[in-house]
Amino acid sequence: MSSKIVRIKDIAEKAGVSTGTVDRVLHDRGRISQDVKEKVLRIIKEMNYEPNYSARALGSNKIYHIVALVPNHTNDSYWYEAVMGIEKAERELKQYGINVSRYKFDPHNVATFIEKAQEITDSAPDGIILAPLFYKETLPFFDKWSTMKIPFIIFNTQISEYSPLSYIGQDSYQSGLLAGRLFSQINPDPCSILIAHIDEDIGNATHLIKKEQGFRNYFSHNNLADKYTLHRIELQRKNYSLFQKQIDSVIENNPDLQGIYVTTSKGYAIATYLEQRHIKSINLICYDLVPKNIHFLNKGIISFLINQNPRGQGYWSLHHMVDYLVFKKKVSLIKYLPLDVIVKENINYFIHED
Amino acid sequence: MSSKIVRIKDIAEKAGVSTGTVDRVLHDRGRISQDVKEKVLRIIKEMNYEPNYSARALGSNKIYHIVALVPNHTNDSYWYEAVMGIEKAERELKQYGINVSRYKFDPHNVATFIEKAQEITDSAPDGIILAPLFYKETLPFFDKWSTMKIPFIIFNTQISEYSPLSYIGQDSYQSGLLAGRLFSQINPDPCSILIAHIDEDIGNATHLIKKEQGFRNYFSHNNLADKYTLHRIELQRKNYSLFQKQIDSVIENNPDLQGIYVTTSKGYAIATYLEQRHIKSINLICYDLVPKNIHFLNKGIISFLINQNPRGQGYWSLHHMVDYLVFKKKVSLIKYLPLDVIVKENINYFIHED
DNA sequence: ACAAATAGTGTGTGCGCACAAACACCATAA
DNA sequence: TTATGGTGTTTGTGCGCACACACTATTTGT
Repeated sequence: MSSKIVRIKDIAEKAGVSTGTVDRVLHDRGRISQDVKEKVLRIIKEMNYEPNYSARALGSNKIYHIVALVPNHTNDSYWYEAVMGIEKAERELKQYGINVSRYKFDPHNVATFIEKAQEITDSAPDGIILAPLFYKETLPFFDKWSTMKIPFIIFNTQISEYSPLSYIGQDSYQSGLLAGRLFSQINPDPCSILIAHIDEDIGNATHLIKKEQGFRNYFSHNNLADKYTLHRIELQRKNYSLFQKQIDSVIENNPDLQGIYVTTSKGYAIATYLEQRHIKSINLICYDLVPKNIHFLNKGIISFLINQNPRGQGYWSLHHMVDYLVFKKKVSLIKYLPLDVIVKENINYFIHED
Repeated sequence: MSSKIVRIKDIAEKAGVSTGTVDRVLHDRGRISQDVKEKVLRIIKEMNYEPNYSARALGSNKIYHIVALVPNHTNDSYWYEAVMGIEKAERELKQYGINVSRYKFDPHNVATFIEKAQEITDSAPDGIILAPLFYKETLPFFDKWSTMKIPFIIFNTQISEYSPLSYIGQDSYQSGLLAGRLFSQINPDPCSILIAHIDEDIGNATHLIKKEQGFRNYFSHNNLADKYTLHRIELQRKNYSLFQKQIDSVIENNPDLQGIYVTTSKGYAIATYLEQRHIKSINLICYDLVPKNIHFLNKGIISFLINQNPRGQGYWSLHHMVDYLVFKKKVSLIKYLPLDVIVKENINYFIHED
C-alpha cells in the first residue's frame, strides 16, 4: 500500500522495454510483437496503472472541434437551459483545446433540422452533440457519422436503434412510474386521472409514449388499476378555445377527476385553465422548471414538478465528449440523470446553480 | 474572438519581461518592482489569462497530506457512505499528488473525538475535512487550525461561529420546510402530525432544532396552523418497551394522528412499530437512504425519504479541498447539496452510483 | 546477391507550468 | 577599493505523456 503513482516509465522498467513500446501497447499503434504486448498488458494490470490525465491533456495541443445541434432556444427556457449547460462545460474545458460551435434548428420544422445536420456533417467535426427530436430523420445521419467515424452523443431523447457514444438524459419509462407514485401519494382516495400530451406529435415522440407506459404500468403493477381510472387526451394549444372545450368535456364526463399528468413541460397551460375555472380539487404533475411552471408550483396549482434537468444534460454531454476525445477515458453508453421531485421548498437547488 | 489560449509566455512577451517574473506576480513570491507588477497584472487581465490547471498540477509534484475525521462507520451505513464519497474523490484525484488519511471517532464518545482531533493537529496536515458532531468540543480545534493556517472543511453539521474554508451539506431549516410541504401534499385533510427526534441529544444538535423550526414554520407561514396540529416527542431506542409505550400514548391521545416526521435517519424504528401494530393510516417521512429505511419505503410504510446525501458530502468535501490546495481555485464558503425527495421509483439514482 | 521494404523497438522533444538557481544591478559599509 | 547584502530579473529543469523520428534486425523482391 505504498500508494506510489505508477507511470509509463515504471511499467517500461518492469517489463524491460522502453516507454515508447508501452505507449504503443496503450494506444494500439501497431507493430508490436505478441509476447511483448501481452507482457506489458499484464504488468499494466498488475501495477494498476492509471494514466495521468493532466499530462495526457497537456501533451497534445490539438484543437478539437465539437458541434452542438440543439433546438432554437430563443423563447424556450428548456432548451436555453440545455445550452447554458453546454456553455458551462465549455468554460470549464476550454483549456483543453476544445472549440464548440452551436447550431440551432426549429423544433417544429424538420427541414431546418436536416439542413443543419447536413451542414455539420460537411464541416467534419471531431465530435457531435445533439438532441435528436426527429426520430426518422435522424437515423441517416447517424449512419453517415458512423462511417465517418465521428463520435456523437445524444441527449434528451433516447434512440436505441443506433448506438451513439452515449445517451445522456432520463429514463422516460421510469419517470412515468414516478409520476404514478406521486399521484397515489397525494390522492389517497379512488379517483380518475387524466394523461395529457400537449403540443406534440405522439407518433414521432417515443419518449412521451414511454412516459405514458410507465405511468399506466405503475397502477397495474401495484394493483391500483381499479382504484384509479386513467383517461388520456392529446391537446394542441394552437386552438385555445378547442383546448379549453376538450378539457371541459373530460371534467364534465368524469366528476371524480382529481389528477392530471402532463407528459411535457406545458403543464402551465393546464394550470392556467384550472386557475381560470377556479378548480382546486385537481392535482397537477408535470415536467420541467420553466418559469411558468415554477409560477404555478409556487401558487400551489401544480403539485409536483419532475425535473428533466436540461442544463445537466447539456453539461454532461459535452463533458462526456471531452472525456472521450481529450482524455481518452472510457465513457458509459448511458448516463441516466436522476429523477428529481420538485416542490417549492427545494426548487432553488435545481435552478441556475451558476 | 480568436479564442487562442493565453499562456504565461504570452503575458511575459507582451509585458517585456520573462516568464519567471510573471510567475512571481501570479504567486506573489515577492521581490517585484511595483510598476512591473502592476503592468503584468494589467496585461493578465487584458488578455484574460486563465491558468492551465493540467500543467499546473503536472508541474508541481508536491504531495498534499489531507486528513478526514469521520465518525466510525462500521455498522453505520450513513457514515459509511460519507467515507465512500471521500474515497471516490480520492481515486479521481490521486494523480494530483494527494494523500488522504482517515481518522475515526466514536460518535457517542466525545473523548475519542478530542483524541483524534489532537492527533491530527500534531501531524500538521495540509488540509482537514471533518464532520463536527460535537459543537463545543470542536471550537478550540478550529481556533488552533486557524492559527496554524491549516484549511479545514466541515460537512454534514454546519457551525457558523468559526469560518471554515467551506461547509458542505444541507440546509437543515429548509429541509424542515420541505418535510412540511410533503405532509401537506399527502394529508389533504386536517389532522395531527408528530415530530419525533430519535436517539439524539437535542441540546447539542443544532441541525435537528433547525429542522423542527423549519417544519413548524412551514405550517405557520402557509396559514395551515389550524388545519394541522403539531406534536413533539424525543425518543430513545435503548429502552424499546418505553419507546413503544411513548408512541402508543401519543396515538391514543391523538386519534387524528396521520403523520410522523422523524428528524433523523432512524425512521425505520417507527416504521417497525407501525408495521407491528398494523397501522396503515399514518404517513411517515424521514431521512436518509439507509437499508432499513429503503426496506420500509419499498413496502409503502415510509411515504418519502429526504436524502442527505452523505456520499456527496464526502465527495465534495475532498473535491473542494483539492480545488483549493492543488488548483488554487476559489471555493465557495457554503455548498448546499440539493434536497432530494425520494420514493421507490427514483431511489436507484441516488444509491451506489459507483 | 543486394537493395528495399517491413516489423519491432528505442530516443528525443515539447506541451504550460512551478520552482530553484543563477545572474545583474545598485547601494551601503569596511 | 572590495566585500556585503538586498532587490529585481532571467534561465534552466522536470513533471507524465503523446508523438515524430531514428534505429536495428529481419524478410521480401528482383
